[in-house]
Amino acid sequence: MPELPEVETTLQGITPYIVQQQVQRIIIRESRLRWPISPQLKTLLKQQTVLTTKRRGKYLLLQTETGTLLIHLGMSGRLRILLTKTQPQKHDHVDIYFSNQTLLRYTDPRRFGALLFVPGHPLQHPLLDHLGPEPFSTLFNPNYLYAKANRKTLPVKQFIMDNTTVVGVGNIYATEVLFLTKIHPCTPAGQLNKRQCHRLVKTIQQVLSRAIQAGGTTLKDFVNSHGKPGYFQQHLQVYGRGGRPCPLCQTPLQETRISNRNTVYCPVCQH
DNA sequence: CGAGCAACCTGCATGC
DNA sequence: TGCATGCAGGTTGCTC
Repeated sequence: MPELPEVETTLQGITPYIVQQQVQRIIIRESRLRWPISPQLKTLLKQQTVLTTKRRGKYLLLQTETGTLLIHLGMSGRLRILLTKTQPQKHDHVDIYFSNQTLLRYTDPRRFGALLFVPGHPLQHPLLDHLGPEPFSTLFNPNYLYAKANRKTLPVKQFIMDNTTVVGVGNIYATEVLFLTKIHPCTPAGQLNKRQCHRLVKTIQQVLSRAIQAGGTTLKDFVNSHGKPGYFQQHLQVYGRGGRPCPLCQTPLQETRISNRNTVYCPVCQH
């Protein structure tokens, strides 16, 4: 489910319900996530008030007086705001009850996600400290990207999906961005010229912000924190459309695997 | 150091 | 209908 737009949509959805609210009760039904949820999580979080909510890459950060709850949704994770009496279903692993009768529920069939409480400043945590710039920050600019790509031989698709290059570009949006910029996904990163880096920065920002505006992309089952789906999938040009005609030139879209991820591109439009 | 890829899981589509 | 296979939105942490 989640790339950056889905995480951002989730953040915006849950924030009004939990900011300034105190955690009253935590129920952990399944602690075997990406990393086992620490037995101390309950103790550390109970009675804490959520002061602010943030996003760093695809991590959600709920900051309290003493630290930060880091939440990652992995491949299939989801957070919803519910009424307190809602019965848990299969894969509803964690419930956090707040003082205003709100229930924040974490659901994750594949259990690739994570929940951990980090005392103190979370940006120094090993999971966050190596991350590259946010796509909408001024640090992410054409000169930066060009310098970062210098002499690298890995395919540009892998390069822009690398969290140390820029955060938040997953498989769907990387595929789309490369189609829109007409760059072949296998192009060695070091061969990108300045103009292409400029287009990449601009297009990454454009695609991500449009996807956020559309409420994210619903593939199988993504719904936001209120149960509404996203609508960006209607704007997808090539992702999931291998073999079908290119929207620009009608040539059949080709499929390949880059770093074990499915990749769709137009062999004529993308160079 | 970088590159490549196995691993963590369940659900679903497909093919026999 | 049942079973095996392969694939899926992410990221870490091995080995080479």
